[in-house]
Amino acid sequence: MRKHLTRSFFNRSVHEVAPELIGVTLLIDGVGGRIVEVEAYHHTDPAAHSYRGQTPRNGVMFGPPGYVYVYRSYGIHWCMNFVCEAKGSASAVLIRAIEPTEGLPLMRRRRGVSDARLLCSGPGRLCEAMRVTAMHNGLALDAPPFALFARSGPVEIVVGLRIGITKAVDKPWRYGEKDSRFLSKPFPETP
DNA sequence: TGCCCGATTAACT
DNA sequence: GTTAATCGGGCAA
Repeated sequence: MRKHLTRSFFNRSVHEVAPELIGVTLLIDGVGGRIVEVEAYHHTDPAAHSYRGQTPRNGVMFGPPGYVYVYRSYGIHWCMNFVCEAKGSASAVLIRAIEPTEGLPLMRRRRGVSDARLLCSGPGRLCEAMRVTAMHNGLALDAPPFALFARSGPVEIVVGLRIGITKAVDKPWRYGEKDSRFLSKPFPETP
């Protein structure tokens, strides 16, 4: 039987939690798969939404850990984060890619594509496939419709620079599963 | 009040 | 490789 993760899993440094999320299974209403790519955002980080203080949009980031922060990206897409660290530290992990394992027919229909590699490989794509919207903002991660399950075995993790940002671009706070075919972008070779 | 721009994606050339 | 789509947050005035 798979082991459920609880909110306490997130009550640690965002830089500790982020790599440990790789290989964790995330389901929403039974649909989803293994997390294979994330990025960490800390409140002292100029690229973080919380950097300039609390606003109506980022309010959930300033709440307790183990909750979901959803925001609209480019006025078009939704992006999903998991809040970390103690209440008020305003740090979160952006979920960037998932390897689909549960509910593929539903995700194909929602996304309008058949290639499994295009279902959840990107923060906007996975929210469309799992139907994440503003109504999920502020929900707890250890209660329905969410379910998180611990890794079932060891995972090889690679680290790199975050994608799509213009501030603090030098921080190596992107984490992924080595050689996964479901990353939003490959990690640069590390020979 | 107005203006700029973004933790993106898909469809172009 | 380049660009349109599309809109609310954040900041200047």
